[in-house]
Amino acid sequence: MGRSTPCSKEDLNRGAWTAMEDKILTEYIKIHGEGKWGSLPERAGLKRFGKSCRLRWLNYLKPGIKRGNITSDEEDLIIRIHNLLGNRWSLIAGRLPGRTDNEIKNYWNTNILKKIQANSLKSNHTTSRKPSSNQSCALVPQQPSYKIHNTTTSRVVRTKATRCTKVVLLHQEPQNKVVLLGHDNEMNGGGSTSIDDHNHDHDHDDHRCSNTSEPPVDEVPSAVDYDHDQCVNLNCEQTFNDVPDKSNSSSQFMNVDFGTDDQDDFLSQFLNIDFGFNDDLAEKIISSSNSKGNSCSKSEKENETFLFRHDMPFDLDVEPATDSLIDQADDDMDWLKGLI
DNA sequence: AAGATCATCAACCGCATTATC
DNA sequence: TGATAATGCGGTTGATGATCT
Repeated sequence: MGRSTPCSKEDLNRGAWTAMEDKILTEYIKIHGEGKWGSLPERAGLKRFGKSCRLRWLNYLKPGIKRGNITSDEEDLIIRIHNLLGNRWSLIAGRLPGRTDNEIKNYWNTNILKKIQANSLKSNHTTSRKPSSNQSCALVPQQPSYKIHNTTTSRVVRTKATRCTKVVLLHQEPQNKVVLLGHDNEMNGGGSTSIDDHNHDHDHDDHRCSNTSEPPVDEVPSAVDYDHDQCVNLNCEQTFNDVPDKSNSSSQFMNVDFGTDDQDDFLSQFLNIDFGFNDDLAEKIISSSNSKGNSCSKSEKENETFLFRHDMPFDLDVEPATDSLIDQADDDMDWLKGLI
């Protein structure tokens, strides 16, 4: 595949950006807009890779970017979404307005992961026996399953690097199933279960899905490395259903069943908030939301509910929606309190 | 006070997908 | 249809400041 390369690496600045470079880039983009990153450095007079310019803009210079001070609510959401999606930082960031994938990734690796590992060590140390389901609800902190777990007892489902451009809710049976639509389905299933393996798997990727071939029958498309017992605790033992109809084209979609309880309803709804709308879609969503009290929108042409799209412009103030969902989630966040 | 170690995070790198010709 | 350019993503690296010995 093509990869942009500079004429001479030696001519390019590397490392930290200077205030002057930031100013040049900001002013240039204000005038000419984003895009054409490959030629931007030359046009703007910057001695940087186009990719570097893009990263600098998206992560630091773009208006609306929040830096630091990740709140406990945001942290809660990161954990919850990561529990479902794995290291899909851009998707996670997309649910947290103003946050970037890079920041969330760094925050995860430097803060959350440690808490989880410490918690896991503590729980492993104090409880070597497996609690009954009743006990688990009452005594065991309900936490995501990021702990390094035994390969024989956990189920790992992961996807190939695929981009999903939208998510739909099927109106047919099975209910409460969210389908990520995409362009290809090079999804990997089963296999390694450790988070370490997960982190080193370059084949898992973002919200890109495939529609060119069918996933193997025994592969459950997802990127979530989850511990079955913990999932029982979370009442989402049905989280990852097998592809319902493997002979149908719908089997090429990423199917995620968030279960039926309130917690998963919340997460399903939150994950499907679109933080950038085109006008038509926004109208549909808003009208649907008004009538149903949620953010789902039913497509008129297809019997599907389009919930978010990868390529939508990010031009709406969505903090109220996020805040409202955070409030809504407060009541079912107890499992996190044992974790943090 | 100084060197060693640790923690953080901005930036880089490689690779994948999509767009365009 | 294939080649190439453009873009995006996630993992990793390295610079820097903080803390420890």
